[in-house]
Amino acid sequence: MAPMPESRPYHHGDLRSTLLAGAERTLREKGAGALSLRELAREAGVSHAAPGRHFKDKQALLNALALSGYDRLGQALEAADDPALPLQRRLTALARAYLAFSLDNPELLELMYARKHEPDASEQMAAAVDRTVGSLERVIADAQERGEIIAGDPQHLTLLTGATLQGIASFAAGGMLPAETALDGIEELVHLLLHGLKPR
Amino acid sequence: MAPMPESRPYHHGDLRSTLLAGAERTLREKGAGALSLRELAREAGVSHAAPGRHFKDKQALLNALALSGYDRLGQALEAADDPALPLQRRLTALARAYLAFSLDNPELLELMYARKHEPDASEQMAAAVDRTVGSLERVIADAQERGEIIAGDPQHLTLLTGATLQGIASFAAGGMLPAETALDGIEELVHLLLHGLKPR
DNA sequence: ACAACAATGCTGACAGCGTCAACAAAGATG
DNA sequence: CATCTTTGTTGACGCTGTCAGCATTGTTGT
Repeated sequence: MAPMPESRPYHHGDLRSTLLAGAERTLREKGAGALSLRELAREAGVSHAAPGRHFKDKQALLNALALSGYDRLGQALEAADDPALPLQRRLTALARAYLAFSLDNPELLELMYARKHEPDASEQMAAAVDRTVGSLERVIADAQERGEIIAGDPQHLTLLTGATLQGIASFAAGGMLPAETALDGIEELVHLLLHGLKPR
Repeated sequence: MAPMPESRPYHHGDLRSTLLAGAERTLREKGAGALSLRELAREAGVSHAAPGRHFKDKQALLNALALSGYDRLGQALEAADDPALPLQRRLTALARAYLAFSLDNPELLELMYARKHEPDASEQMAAAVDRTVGSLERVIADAQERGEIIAGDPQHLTLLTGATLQGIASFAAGGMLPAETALDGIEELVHLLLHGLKPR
């Protein structure tokens, strides 16, 4: 337990990433409200004002966090999308990936969606969102071309699908729907989405 | 502009409601992050610690705010539900009411859904949620009895429908979907929900 | 009527926070 | 090797939520 003077080099070397990593850990463990720049600085072994060099604002840190969230979500979705699959299974895989991400990172997801697009950095953010939605849009568009899905503005259809996913994910992440129930129900959910509520 | 000593009675008389009202105004105008107990106290013309008598915590105030949100949302939904309407129009009316509320109170909605169910006051909260979801569940159940909707666990179906609504509302409230577009698209959205994405 | 009590206010203090300005060390550049 | 830039440090400021102790008012039981 010796303090271990440690004689850190004056320059941390990788403070920015360290801060982001710490922030994400705190976010996951204690929620967004418990995030403090000073605390992060302490954990990184650096003075209380050091974070200011890398993030002008607390908000700037949160933005960066959200951005990296979109990045990882986008990757997860792209990795989960297999264009060779038949429509229903393809959609199911995508939905499962989205839900899994939401359950793994509920606080991060909240951060990502709570974004009030203040003009700064909104550009990157918008691009990230587009990329995230891209996977879904591609599936819809493909299916439409093959006639597996009704005609209509693909953006509208993507919106409906995305909204449903987002809704379920938000329910599950918020705890008003047990994780297992949500995951188990995915198949049925996609089926309903495709076939509708009315009897055929 | 005289300070007008005003000689307020020592007891404010209705501080609790005044605080809640002020909080909601701030919430609507400047967002949840800008909410400060001390500022609210100043606006109400009381000392900085007075709010503590009515809300043990800042969180307690937020909970109360969310609770009243559920109340009003529930009322709006119940008022919008006309059991005499045919299914599709009935659902559309409900969806429109939900969306309208979300667009009117985006920050409040965020608060309501960001609820981490800490054991305290979660009881009231859960009841409020149930009441809110009730309207929707009733529509689904009614339609099922009449055979206008496929069989299956009504809770599942309600969940799908509710999730879709919540998703759209969250998109719209978050600004990634213009309000007008969302409102105009409701009819189509309900249609898609009922008939599914696949061609018939 | 009045004493006791509960409810609701006030003041003052505390630690923690984000942010800024002024200064210092280390790297990078020419 | 001198100079400039980047990235640290320290110290201060005003703000916040919360608490303890005290004051005033309203209510209740006798």
